[in-house]
Formats: sequence, C-alpha cells, structure tokens
Amino acid sequence: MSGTELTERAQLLLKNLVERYISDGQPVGSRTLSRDEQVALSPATVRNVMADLDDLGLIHSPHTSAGRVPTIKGYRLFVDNLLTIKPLNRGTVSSIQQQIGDSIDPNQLLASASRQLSDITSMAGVVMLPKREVAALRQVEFLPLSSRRVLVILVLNEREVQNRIIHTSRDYSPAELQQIANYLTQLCAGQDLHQARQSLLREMDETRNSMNQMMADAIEMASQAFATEGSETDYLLEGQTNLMSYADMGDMERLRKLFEAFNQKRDILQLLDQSLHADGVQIFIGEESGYEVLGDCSVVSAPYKVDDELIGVLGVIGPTRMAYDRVIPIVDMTAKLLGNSLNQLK
Amino acid sequence: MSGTELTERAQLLLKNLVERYISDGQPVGSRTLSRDEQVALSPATVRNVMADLDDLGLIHSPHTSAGRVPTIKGYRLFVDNLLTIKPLNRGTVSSIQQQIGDSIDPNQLLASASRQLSDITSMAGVVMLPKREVAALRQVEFLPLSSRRVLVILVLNEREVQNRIIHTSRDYSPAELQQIANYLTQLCAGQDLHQARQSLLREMDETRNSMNQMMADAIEMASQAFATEGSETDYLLEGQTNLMSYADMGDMERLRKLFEAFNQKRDILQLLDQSLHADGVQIFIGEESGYEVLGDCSVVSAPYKVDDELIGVLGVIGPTRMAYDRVIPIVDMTAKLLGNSLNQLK
DNA sequence: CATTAGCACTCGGCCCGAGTGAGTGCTAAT
DNA sequence: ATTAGCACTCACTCGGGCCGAGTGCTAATG
Repeated sequence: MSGTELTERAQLLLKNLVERYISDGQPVGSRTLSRDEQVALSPATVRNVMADLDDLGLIHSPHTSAGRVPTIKGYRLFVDNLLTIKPLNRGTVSSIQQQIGDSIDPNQLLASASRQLSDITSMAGVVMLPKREVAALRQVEFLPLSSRRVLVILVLNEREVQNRIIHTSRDYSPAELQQIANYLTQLCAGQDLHQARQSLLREMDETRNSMNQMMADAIEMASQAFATEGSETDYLLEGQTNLMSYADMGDMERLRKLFEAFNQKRDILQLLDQSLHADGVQIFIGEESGYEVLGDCSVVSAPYKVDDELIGVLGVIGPTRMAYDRVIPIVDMTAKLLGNSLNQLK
Repeated sequence: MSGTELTERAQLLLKNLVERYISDGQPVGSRTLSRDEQVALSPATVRNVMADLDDLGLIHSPHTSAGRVPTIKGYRLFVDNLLTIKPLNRGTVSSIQQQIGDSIDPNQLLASASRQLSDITSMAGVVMLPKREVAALRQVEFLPLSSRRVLVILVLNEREVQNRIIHTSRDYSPAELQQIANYLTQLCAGQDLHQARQSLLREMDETRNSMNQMMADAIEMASQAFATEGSETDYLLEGQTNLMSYADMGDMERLRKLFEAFNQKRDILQLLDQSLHADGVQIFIGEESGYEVLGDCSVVSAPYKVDDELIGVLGVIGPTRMAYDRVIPIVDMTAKLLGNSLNQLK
C-alpha cells in the first residue's frame, strides 16, 4: 500500500496472526505463530517480522508483554488481500433459501432475510428497506372518512399499499373524489412519487389557464398525498441482542451507545447508503466507517437487486473480530437469494 | 397480612430501610437507620426489629456482615401500605401533556406516550396498542389489484385504517366489488371484527336458501378479509437502552434474556393483559409476575381508557429498586392524559 | 420490661507482595 | 539471513493481613 510492499513472509505471518486472533480472541505471540504448520520459522525470526508489522501500524501489542493484535489497518489489509473465503457448504445455501421462503408479502421476505442473517451468523442482521419513492405508482384511490378528512390509498409496484389521511378545504362527494382519483391515476401511473410530483407541477404550468376547478382540487390534494413524509428509508434490524454476548464489544456504556444508534437509525442508514452503489460485498471495519459508535464493530454489507436494479442493502453487524471468511459469503449469498425471491414476486 | 401485624415501629423502620435502599443502592445497616431523624432508637434496638423483619421474610442480608436489603415481599408491603406518593409537580404534568401532544394520528399519540414515559423516568416505557378486533368497523372497500388479487380496506373506529390483500377464486369487475363492499359495509358497520364475523355466519344461516351468488361471494371474501391474522395485540417499547445503565440489573446475560423477551413480546403482553382490567395503577415486583426474565425488574402499569371503555395498558419497566413514589403518579397521569388525548380525536 | 451499651465475631473489600508465565528486544553465534 | 540465548517487562493470580461495617448475644439500665 504505502510504498514498501510487504514481503511474502510478512503477509503470511499477518494472515496467520489475524486468523489466530479471530479464532482465539487472545493476543498472539511469536511462539504461537512459529508453532504454526506453514510457518517454519523460529520465534525469534517471527519476532523480527512482527516488529516490522508493528512499525507499519498493522498490528500492535496492548501492553509490553502481551502478544500482538491486529489494528484496524491490519484488518483492512487482511480482508482486502489475504483473506481466503470459505466456500459455503451446500446446506447453508438451501437453508438460507428455505428460510427466506416465498412469502407473497415482500416485507415478509425482507424480515426473514434479516432474521436469517442474524441467526446464521449469531450477530445482528440488517436489511435496508427499498426506498418507497422509487416504487412505481399504479393507482390512486380516495375514500371519504368524515367531513373534510379523506383517506388516500396509493398502490405501488403492484403489491405495496400505502395509505395516508389528508385534510381537505371543503367536503367532497364520493363521486367527486372518484373523479379526482381517476384523473391522478391516469396522470401519474407508472411513475414513482418523485416523478409524479414533477408531472403534477408540469401539468399545473401547462394548463394553468384552462384549468378547471376539479383539476385545481386534484393538484392540491395530490400535493398532500404524495408528500414523502413517512416514506424515509428505513431498515429492519434483527438479533441485536446477539451482540450482547460478545465480550470484546467493550463495556456496557459502549454497547448502549451502539443500541441507541440503532434506534436513531440515522447513522446506520447513512452507512448502508454508502454501499448501495458498491458492487458486491463491502466491509467497514471499526471506526473506519466514520461513526464513533461503531468502534469495535464491523459491518459487512451487500446491495441486493431485482432485475439489475439496485433496491437496497443488507448486511451484518458484529464485532471487529468476526469470522470474515464465513460471514462474507453468507452476506453475498443472502443478497442474491433475496434478490431472486423478490424478483419472482414481480 | 399473615396473622401477626407489624408494629408501628417495625413499619416505620421498614419504610425507612426501603427508601434508603432505593436511594442509595447499598444494603442498609442498623447504624444508618438509627441515625435517621424520625427513628429515635439506638442501633441495638433497630437491630432487634430488623431481626424480626428478617424472620418475616421482608428483608434479608446478602451476606453475614452486610446491611439488609428488602426482599420482594418487603417491596410488596412497602408499595401496598407504606409508600407515600410524591405529588407530581405542575411542570411535569404539563410537560407530559405537551409531549403527548395532539397529533391527529392515534398511533403517534401512543408512540409519544411511550417515549415520554421512558424519558421522564429514565427507564423503559411501554404502551400496549388497542386490540384491533375491538375496534368498530365503519367501512369496507375493495380495490382490484391484479387478476384475482383484491385489496381490502377496512376503516375502523373513524380513524384507523387497515388493509389486507386477499385472493379470490375468480376475477371480479370493479362494479361487482363495489357492490359486495357496500353489502358488507351495510351488514357489519358499527360492529367489531368479532361481531362482524358472527353477523356473517348468522346471515349465511338465515338466508341460505334465498342466497344469491353475490352474497355467497361476499361472504367468502369477507371471511378472508376479517380474519384476525395480523391483528394480534402489540405494544410499543421505548428506551430499553435506558435499562442498560442500571448496574443492579444483573449481568449481561440476564439483560440479554430480558431484551429477548421484549422482542418475543409474548410474555410482556400477557403481563400487561393482566392489568387491563385492574382499576388504576398496578405493580409487579420482580419474579412476582411469574416471568423469570423479569427478575430484578418491576413493572408499573395502568390501563388507559376512552369514555370509560378500556382500551389498553401503558407502563414502565425498570429495576426493582426504582423510585416508586415518583414513578407511580407519572404512570397514572400519563394514562389519564393519553386517554384524554385519544378521546378528543374521537 | 423495653431499651441500650458493650463485646466478640463474621465477612467482604482492599492493598500488598511474591511468584508465574507469556512475551519482547537485543546480541552474538551460526 | 536466521536462530539461540538471555535479560527484562508486565499482566495476572493467589494468599495474607488489615480494615470497617455490621451482626447477635448478653448484661446492665431506667
């Protein structure tokens, strides 16, 4: 990376060290490494190399006479260059497939995926929900509730239904509402909410003069109905309690901050957003992500898509010291399978 | 309680001891108590009384030479007979009122109430959602989605909207659907889902012979639509992270179990259900509730109602060692204010 | 007779010091 | 370039001693 490349040997040692640390959770020393099969070196030699790695900031010892532990930079190098991915055994694939299942409700699918990620990795599974704004509007319906209150039903994407209540400036008869709804459906069908709003504005401009009252009403009501108020992106998080079992997640206060961030959702969403346009699995290690709360945490994520169109991101959140070689293919596969399942619904 | 009543003095001492323990979190000894203003007794005398209380199972010492700590039974006696409720200061009332606010969306109200409970007590706030089945049906609408799939919209209680997708055995024209919906609306309006199902069955029996095809279809579809599948009771829980700050909540594993119970929802719902028909504030102390996961936890709950009709339960979950004198009036008041706010929506 | 002072005793918490073992860095030999 | 050897560091553990808070019991007291 930084000018001086690592020697073969140094790489091998780093790889072994990280693997060892991940599996044992203890700082690993020169003796331990030298005992390793592939490393046919004396502890002393190993120590020399380790000193180099230490200088490069890839590993460091928590105190004078403990072994070495990978730094964030060390983990990074490891996952980027040294990691040998463990192939998924067949059972896992079909188990994921089965668990995600074939519910007719897309939300069900997303929920199962999240739960599955959590169960299988024993960490927290997260699935970002598709942005609703992107969904194609198919139909608009109005239902009078009580005086001046109207229930708006938006059918999106053939399957998803959203409803909102709006307040109107005067009473409308069911027939009027029906008419307005038809008008809007016809005007906006097939577009997403963003586009629909654009269409409305355009329509308003173009026909400003010839506009009749009904159209004016329609546009007024639609502007309320299409407001993207409740439709911010969101995610499903499953198995956060799993994280409580990891001793190396720092103290309670730390964990608490993390859980609060989960509730806040903002930071996590931003993070997931970052990997929305990445192709394939992406990994954030510790504070590398820029979010302090994620200290001691790594996030392994992958976007999922339907028909080559990016829909959202899913992933796993766990301690930095996680079995990347196992988790990465799981996340990867889950993203693909979820995409497939969603596709079949379409 | 058990035959022998406590003497005045014993009660006073127990009261002081519990209050002391609640505020300090340390086992309290005879000296500490004897120093207390109201207790004009020497440590020795206090010790004698404490020994009695110990024999009665109201207090006990964690080890030979520590002070005494209230047992569950001791807490029970304390909250039932000895507790002097702290009056709410005016600020708190208006702050709760303000925070609950006057959203038009009842779900918003419930959510704010939960959050408010959590914020103000620094523990976990919980609000049980009204049972949907109990809500009065006001209107039924059908919207054709794609072939054989029909969106059912149930308007409940003037305000609440639920939608479900059902599958039909053949295609229906919009007009047909409209007709069926009208029929069902007329048949079931004002009843809750349970009653509605009953009405349907009755209708089916009575008119079995004279029944036309439309009515048969209607009944078939309604039986799908009114299924109470997704409508189990649920609750909103806010501020569980607050619980992580209490040292005396046992170890991490314990807390984890608790959080899992929160996710499971089943146990908590059962517990809340128990106080649905209690009038006023109800308190469950520790495992008293029958749920092991709630060890070291107390639940303070109160039902809330609209027009004298019980709607649901709200409350607070926190460590057994909580400031009951402060929490009880807060829960009480929040239940009342929430009821009021819901009432105004009606 | 209830209350209290006095006393012996218990036991957790804390500090201290010694011993242990894992690990390091350096140097000299191979 | 590698390795053996050596002196050194330092966290961890374990036992002992001390302290203080608290108890139960008994005998004295008003």
